[in-house]
Amino acid sequence: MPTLTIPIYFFFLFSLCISISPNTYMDNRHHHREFTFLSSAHFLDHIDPPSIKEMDFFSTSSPRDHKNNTSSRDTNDDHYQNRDDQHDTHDRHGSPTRVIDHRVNTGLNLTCASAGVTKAENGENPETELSSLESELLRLQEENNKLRNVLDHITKSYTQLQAQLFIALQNLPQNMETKIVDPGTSRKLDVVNDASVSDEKTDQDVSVSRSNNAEACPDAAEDVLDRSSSQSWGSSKLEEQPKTTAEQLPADQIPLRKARVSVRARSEAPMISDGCQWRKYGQKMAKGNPCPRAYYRCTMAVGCPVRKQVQRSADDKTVLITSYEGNHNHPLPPAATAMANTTSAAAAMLLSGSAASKESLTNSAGYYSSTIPYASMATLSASAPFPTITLDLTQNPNNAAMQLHRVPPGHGGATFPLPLHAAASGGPHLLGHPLFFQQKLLPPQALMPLLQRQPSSMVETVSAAIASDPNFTAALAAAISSIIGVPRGGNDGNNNNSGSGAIPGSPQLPQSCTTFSTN
DNA sequence: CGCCTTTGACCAGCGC
DNA sequence: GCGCTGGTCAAAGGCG
Repeated sequence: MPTLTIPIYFFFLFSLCISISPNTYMDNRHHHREFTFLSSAHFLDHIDPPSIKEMDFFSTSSPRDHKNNTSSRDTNDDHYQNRDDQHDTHDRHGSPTRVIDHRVNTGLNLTCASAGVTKAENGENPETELSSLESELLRLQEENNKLRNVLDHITKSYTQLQAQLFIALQNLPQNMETKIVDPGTSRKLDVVNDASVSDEKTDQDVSVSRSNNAEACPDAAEDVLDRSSSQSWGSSKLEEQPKTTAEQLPADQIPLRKARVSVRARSEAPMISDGCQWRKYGQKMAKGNPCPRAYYRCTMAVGCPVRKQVQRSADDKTVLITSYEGNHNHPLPPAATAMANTTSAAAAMLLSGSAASKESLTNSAGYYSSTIPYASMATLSASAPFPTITLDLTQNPNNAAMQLHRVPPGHGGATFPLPLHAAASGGPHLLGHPLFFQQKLLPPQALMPLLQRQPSSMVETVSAAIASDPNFTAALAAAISSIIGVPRGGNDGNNNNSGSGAIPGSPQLPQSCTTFSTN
């Protein structure tokens, strides 16, 4: 899980900006630029100021040589050029009115610095333009420094998360740890241990370690999840253990073998498209529900442990409840990545809080309360055989957005509130595919047309839903402002790998995230 | 022919 | 121990 958190965080930001209305978040090219820094694999190429190319920019650029200007700019910013058609069209056409926009538009109406100035308006001379470009360069350097600070902050949060995870795991009874992990999962514990070791490293080391883990071991990010979820599908292994193993443990420390991420959405379709290929392997009538429950397994790879259940709500048959278990062991198509991230991260959150004790669950709930702004309630319910985190896309935003269901013996029905709110300290961060976790529950009227669109994609649905929620803008603004301290922009549309397809061997890690460094 | 769905059988966990 | 329930298996049949 730790290896997943930072990438997911940025993935969240990227996803947000993909999802959010262009009018609100993507109306400025600097907005693109800054998040391109974050999202691009060239991040490091641009963060070291000033580069040779930048120097060439000054040495060769003629104030009236728009071709050179364009070329130079493209050299520096080519990674976002294509995503900035509006501005670059001017460039490519050699328009003399190309805007040299000094605004730092965050997309959140947090504008600062000087207003845009055009060459035509100024009738500038070479010295003026040179000065202007120099000032812009300085500004960009400052931005880079600020971005570094942001990275430092995030990395520290990541480190803290690792520490908390390690502490939580240490709270596990030793024998339980031994019994849970079969030989095939020993590597997974190593990952956890690596995470703990990395706590002692510098932020830079942490970052590098994270990246290496993600790249060298595509499943590393899921390994912690696999410890429970994948094993859960091989539950027979666990069940082969002496029954006294669980009985000997305090009720609230019994290892949870399964974590389920349930998505409630309104849909008339028999199944919500989530980008994966599923094969139906069973159907049962569940007690208390006149609608049958269908069982699907992922068929995108042999042996993929991911399965899902689809069932209509007994209360409202327009509500389709899709429950996911397990983690994919194969690359995912772009359309499926977000959902996979969501379920994995949700399970991670759930398990990290439930793997140890009730106390740790409470603690983790408190911790996640700082990371999941819109989750509102954790419920200990006897209605679920194993912990289920429900992402409810059907309810009113004033109601519970996400619920934790956990069934420790003897705790059925107990409920404790989780005052989940946007974290001033961390903002929208870390665990979970924030596209879902960070979202505010949208009004049904906003969701209905989206969810009823057929065929529907869950990713598209939620993205559109987020985009349609004006309150989310304010929440995002507050969250980002709290962690960045200065206005920041949105992204360029690093569209969840949609442009380049799934990341081979790293289906759940945004490619860009493997390039982060705190250097 | 291969893939998929359907559906009854089977198994395990759990409560009484 | 028995029955209920959830989950999975696998044979049979449908479909392109």
